[in-house]
Amino acid sequence: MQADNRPLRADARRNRQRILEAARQAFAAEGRAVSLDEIARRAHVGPGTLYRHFPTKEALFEAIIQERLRSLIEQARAARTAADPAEALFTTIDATVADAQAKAELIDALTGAGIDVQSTVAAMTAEFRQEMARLLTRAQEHGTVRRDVGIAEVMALLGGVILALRGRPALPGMNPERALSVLRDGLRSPASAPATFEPGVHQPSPGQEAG
Amino acid sequence: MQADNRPLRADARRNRQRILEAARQAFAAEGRAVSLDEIARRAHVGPGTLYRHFPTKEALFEAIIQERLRSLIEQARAARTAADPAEALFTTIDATVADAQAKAELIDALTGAGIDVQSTVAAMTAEFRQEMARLLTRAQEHGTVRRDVGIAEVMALLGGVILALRGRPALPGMNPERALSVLRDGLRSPASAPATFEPGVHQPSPGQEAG
Amino acid sequence: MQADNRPLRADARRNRQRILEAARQAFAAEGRAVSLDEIARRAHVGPGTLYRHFPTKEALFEAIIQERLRSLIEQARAARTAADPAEALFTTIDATVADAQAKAELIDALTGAGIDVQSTVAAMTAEFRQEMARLLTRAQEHGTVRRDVGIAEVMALLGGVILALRGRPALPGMNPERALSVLRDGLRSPASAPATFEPGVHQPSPGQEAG
Amino acid sequence: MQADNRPLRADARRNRQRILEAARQAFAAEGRAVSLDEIARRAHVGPGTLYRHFPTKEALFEAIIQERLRSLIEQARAARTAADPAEALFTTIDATVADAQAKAELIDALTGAGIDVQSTVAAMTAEFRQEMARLLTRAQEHGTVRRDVGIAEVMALLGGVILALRGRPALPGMNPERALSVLRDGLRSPASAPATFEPGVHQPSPGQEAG
DNA sequence: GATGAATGAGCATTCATTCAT
DNA sequence: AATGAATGAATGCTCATTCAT
Repeated sequence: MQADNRPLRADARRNRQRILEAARQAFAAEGRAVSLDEIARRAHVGPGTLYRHFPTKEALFEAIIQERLRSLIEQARAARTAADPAEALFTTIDATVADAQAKAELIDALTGAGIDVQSTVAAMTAEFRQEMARLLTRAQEHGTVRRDVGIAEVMALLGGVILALRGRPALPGMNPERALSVLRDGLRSPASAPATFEPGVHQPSPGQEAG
Repeated sequence: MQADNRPLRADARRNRQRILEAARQAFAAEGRAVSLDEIARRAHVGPGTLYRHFPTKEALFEAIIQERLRSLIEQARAARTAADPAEALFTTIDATVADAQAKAELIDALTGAGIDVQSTVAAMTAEFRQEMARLLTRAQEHGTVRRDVGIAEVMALLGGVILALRGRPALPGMNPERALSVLRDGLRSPASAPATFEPGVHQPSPGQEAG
Repeated sequence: MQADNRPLRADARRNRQRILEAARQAFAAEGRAVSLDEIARRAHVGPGTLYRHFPTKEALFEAIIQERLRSLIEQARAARTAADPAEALFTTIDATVADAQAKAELIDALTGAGIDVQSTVAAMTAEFRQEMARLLTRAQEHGTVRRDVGIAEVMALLGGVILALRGRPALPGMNPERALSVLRDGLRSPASAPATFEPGVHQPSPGQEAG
Repeated sequence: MQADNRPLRADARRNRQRILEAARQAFAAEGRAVSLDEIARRAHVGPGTLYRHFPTKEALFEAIIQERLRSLIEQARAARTAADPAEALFTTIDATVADAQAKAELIDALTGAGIDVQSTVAAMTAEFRQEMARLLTRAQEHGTVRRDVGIAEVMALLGGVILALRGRPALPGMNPERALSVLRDGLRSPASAPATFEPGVHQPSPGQEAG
């Protein structure tokens, strides 16, 4: 009998890692639609083992999301003390996008696709949101970010950009940096100089341009 | 299945319309996850009939997307002759968002969620994209829209905003207009006055604001 | 589209019968523990077909029980007008035992093993019980059946005898008639002559008798 | 596994007892349907340990049944020397019922639900049966119990009453004493006065009585 | 000898697709 | 041409049994 917090046995830990890794990849590639059997197969593990570690598909999904969200929250929290509030906000947005790119499951989480909202994930998403809200408020008080947008819009646009980055087929010619700069400049106060707009740098998206 | 081009029998045409209407509603409500039986039931039609008109779930899905894209393309094309190029672009963006909001299937299409892309849909998406590119180029030549973004980024952001609007549970306090205004202002040339930024209007998003 | 009460198509009816027959046999042999796949296999039918006809294991189970209970109810109702009330009761008891013998599923139903009680089966069981109660009351008023037992005890004993008959391995030397005669004589009023007790007939159960 | 007869180590013996106790409770509550993991958990023991002591679910089940049967056999054997043979039989019947009530697993055993019968349990059941047969014979020779029933019928009826007592949902209004009195009176010789029939005591079963 | 993790066949159920009527 | 029944592979999950630690 186990007194509840003993560390996992070696093989269990190994399997747990394998499952998580397989799930990470699978969810990243397909979103929450992958079958558990598929994940088990990728992890070289029986479905029962998977079940032992994560009693529900939802549980596994949440575990994956949680690690990701936890790291995003850390970053946001760290940015709270940065000297330039606007830069702090923008940097965190950039980091989030970079992290989430190509991770279908995070998108599913941020956009709430089919999530049972009582979950830990909901709580962590809220926590992330709140950290972001703090950054936003600070930047607004500092005068560098326009005051007429709230955290809801920022998160929506952020989720949107992330999702857009994953469009399959990848939108040809799409440059995440440039997309983000639009978001950043749109958020800036008219007073403050647009830091990211650099007309010279323009490198037109290939294909489909108008004739 | 009909290889030649004989016009459809009257009842066949009626059924096709019913199926499309039912599918439109069903996909709009649930995304591509709805079962074909469900759609057939809503259309008051047997699944066999559905199959006769659309040999694959994908085929039906595409048909729906196509009509929607066709209408968006029309709008974009119409805007091409408008007096103010920037306004033409922005208006079309607004229209797209308005149209797509609450239509889960369009989001699935624009974001490419699980789509086999050899299809007509890909072609029409490209066409839509090209119309938008024309609007963008015109606005950039007119000087009202920054020159360092390409159509790829605009489409990405657009898709993103649309998706964000459908987040379930709906992001609390999210105001589509305000989110779009960020996108618009981010796209504007620094020279041109920001038309949508109205500091006084600010109505903060409820909940989760930083303390 | 079907206006709901059209008769079943020929093949559907045939399959439905095959499924019911297979289920009857399977449930009779194993009780509610048989797997649906097993039943489908016996019926030479895909699991999906089974599902189409009975959306739940419970639904199939209930269908089987219902036909059986319906017939028992008929019998009990018919006996209501018999000349000798005690004989009416006893005869119906006999018939029930004869019908239920070797039908594990009826036992499951009568003993309520794992039944969701809101069901039609519960209602029909109650109806059967009520018919039996009528027979009992009549026999008691007539003076031939002792007045200190209620329908609850009669049904319990009845279910018990039925179950006992199914003991696997079949209890060696067990004679249903003789077991029933004990039940009958136990139910009789002391005044009325025991009709079933016939000392001469005694045929001792083989095996295990004391030495 | 231990092939010789070395006494068990202290902890092994303790674990064995814990497992048996947990299994007793679990089987009593749910019948043979409980999972072994559940039993192991209740016993504060790993499933592997359980397996070491009982190589099969069936083996554990049998062990439980055996202890119960052993005690019933004792009782029957003790009753063999009682002054009044009929009373000895009836008392033992009563005791059996009392013991078995609410012990789902004994019922499963007595009714043979899904049992592979090569087992020790079969032997002990036979032994119990033989003790009961002795009581029956003695009572018949004494003239107080009718001679046309054998031990097979008595055991069948006995198992039946036990099972009836456990009907879930419990048969409403069912009074075990009254049910047993029917069994007793049915067994009595016509000559001997019915000891248990007491017309005045009648307390009708609630519900469902005929109108 | 104890532990609890691993296994994998099995279960009820779903649904895109095919086919008899 | 329409219908709706049939199909069967697949899904998420369970659990008796086996095995590494």
